[in-house]
Amino acid sequence: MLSERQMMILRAVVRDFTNSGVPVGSKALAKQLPIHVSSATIRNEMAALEEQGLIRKTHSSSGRVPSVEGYRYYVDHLVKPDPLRPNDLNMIQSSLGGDFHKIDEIISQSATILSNLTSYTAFTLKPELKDSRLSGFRLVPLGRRQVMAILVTDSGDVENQTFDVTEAVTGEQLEAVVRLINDQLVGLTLPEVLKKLQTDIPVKIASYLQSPEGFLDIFGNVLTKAAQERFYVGGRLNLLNFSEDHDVDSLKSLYSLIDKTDDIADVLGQPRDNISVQIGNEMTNDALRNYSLITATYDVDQHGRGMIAILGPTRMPYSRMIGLLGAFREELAKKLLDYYRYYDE
Amino acid sequence: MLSERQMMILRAVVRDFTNSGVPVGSKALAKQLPIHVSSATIRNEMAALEEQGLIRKTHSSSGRVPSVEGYRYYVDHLVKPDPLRPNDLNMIQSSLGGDFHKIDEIISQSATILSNLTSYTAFTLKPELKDSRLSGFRLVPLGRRQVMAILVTDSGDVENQTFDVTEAVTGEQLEAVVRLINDQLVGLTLPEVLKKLQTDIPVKIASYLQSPEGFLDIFGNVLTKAAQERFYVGGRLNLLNFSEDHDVDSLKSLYSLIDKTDDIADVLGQPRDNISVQIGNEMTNDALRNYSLITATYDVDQHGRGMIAILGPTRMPYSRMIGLLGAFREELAKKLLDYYRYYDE
DNA sequence: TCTTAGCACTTAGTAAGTTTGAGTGCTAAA
DNA sequence: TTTAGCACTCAAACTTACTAAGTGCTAAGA
Repeated sequence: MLSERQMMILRAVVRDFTNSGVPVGSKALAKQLPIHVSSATIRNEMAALEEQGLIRKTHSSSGRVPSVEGYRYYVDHLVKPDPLRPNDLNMIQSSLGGDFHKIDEIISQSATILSNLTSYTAFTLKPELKDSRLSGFRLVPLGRRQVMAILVTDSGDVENQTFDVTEAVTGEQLEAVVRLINDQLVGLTLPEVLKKLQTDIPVKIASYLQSPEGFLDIFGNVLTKAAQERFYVGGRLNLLNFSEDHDVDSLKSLYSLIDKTDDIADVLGQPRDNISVQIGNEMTNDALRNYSLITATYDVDQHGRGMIAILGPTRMPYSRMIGLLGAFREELAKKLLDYYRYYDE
Repeated sequence: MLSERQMMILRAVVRDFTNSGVPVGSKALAKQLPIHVSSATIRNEMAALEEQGLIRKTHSSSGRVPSVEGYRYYVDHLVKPDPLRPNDLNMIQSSLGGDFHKIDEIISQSATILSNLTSYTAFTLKPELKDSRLSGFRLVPLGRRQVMAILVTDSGDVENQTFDVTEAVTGEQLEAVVRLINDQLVGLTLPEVLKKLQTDIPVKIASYLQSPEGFLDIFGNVLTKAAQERFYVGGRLNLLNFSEDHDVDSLKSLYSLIDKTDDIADVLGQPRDNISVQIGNEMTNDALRNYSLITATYDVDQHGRGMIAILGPTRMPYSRMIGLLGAFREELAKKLLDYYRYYDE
């Protein structure tokens, strides 16, 4: 249990260290704190905080820096989200104000905005697809050898892929497959479709075509691609700013993580309610050991829940970041609601 | 004019410095050169080379490093392409040996292979599109509000994009546009199509539809996208290895250059015959000042000419790189010929 | 005329020692 | 419980000295 004064000191240590990057000592604190006590008193309190593992020294006679546990306590008990700066709100609203024609454009733009506002690296994820439903499937022949498969969902997502077809297929065959899929599967959610694809459908399709596997694979491919939660990254290069020592290897492994990961959950963890902060080694992933990740969910009514996140150094102005994410997710939710409302009308 | 011996010394300086990264002195050279002269003699020759601006000292009593002009001379007169290592050939052939279904996959894979072989950053560009011809255009309605436009070229490239259509359009209208385009433009090269699009077509289409502009824009968009020379980059992260000092700003500007440039010509310069080396400040672009770029063209008969390139430090084993690019472009050309032959059959 | 031994000189890099300043913990008195 | 005072610690900055690798130049030899 911390006394009021200890909390005040811990808060000051975190704030100071965040601003300066330099371990903070008792004298500096004594000068700056609102209460009037001597540096010796502060030293005693600091010793108590160190005892509890909330701050630590970098060497035996140095000032103190917050430990991961200290940040944790700060974030859980002491931090108060900063109100959004008027400039930032303007910036958000004008960047999201444009006329977008795809959800993905909004989401990707959001990653850029967030990274610009924070000068960290931002991730955005659109509302979960697991509730969106298949609303159409097409196979379009393109010359003798290629077919394009197009899948549309009721949330307006379009996924497409071109395939080689080994033999000349007739238009009738294509139409038969398309009709089957549209008859049987439209209106179901994507996970339901994926499931049916492994059970009912192969049986049915066999009666339409001699070589059904090819076409099922095609459909399955596009479906999988559509069901994948893709995420957007903004400000990749900002990593170069805030990776304290330019350790090339760890930078590389971080970049590989970001670029080669299909499942964003590996990076961001499972979505939690509200706004959540993960600090340093609290994250399972080794490459993130020296960073902090703030994630926030946003809700777009019946259209599901999405996620935004910021990756920055452990020494991060948490109050500002939390305030920013809190405001941003509301603006984003509003914008998406507008978008859906217009398209569903 | 350089004497034989001066050439020998310049070559040795370049080779030594490339291997070690350390300025090379007269004694080391005297020991290693095939001729038997004293270090004093070498010193005299080196003074002559410095006089001509081919080598320079890093400080008044240091050994010598090649200047940009020195590298230039080396590359123009002294370098001999290394024969390919058997391992490298294996690696190339097995990586290109797979079954590819798109040209772009081959080209993109090539960038990866090249960057792996060199541990530098590689660029690849597919054979120029300006000779490829429009072979088909489709408009596929996807629900009430969206239409997908698909463009196919005779070289097997497929380009697509979805568009919002403001009002409900009838299938007949779409078909009319598609028929017009296919009737009038199929078989022309993409630049020809682009040109016609600005002259003949608007007149003709006016008689089909009341509001032609929308559809022409759509077609124009996809066409432009298809005509764009896109390039692939392999080994982006290798930049982190060979950027000597980790100057964050210059790294950032280099990455922005790579990622945000639409027109590769800004980076690689105009394609030159054969294999060409650009060294340090010979490049117009400031971000490349500390690097060297080796570009090579490759020809795929009537399918046009493509380009591959490697970006590395000025201190680069040019002989090996030139040998490698020379061999790679032949393997790539072969692979592409096979590919086209199969698809044109 | 070219080559070379020899020598005085320059410089970056390394290592070891010194100083400084910001910090600590502890003690004893208020 | 607070605080002044003091002895102590340590990183960082600065000095100093030394070494190793190089240079240019001169004068003698081939």
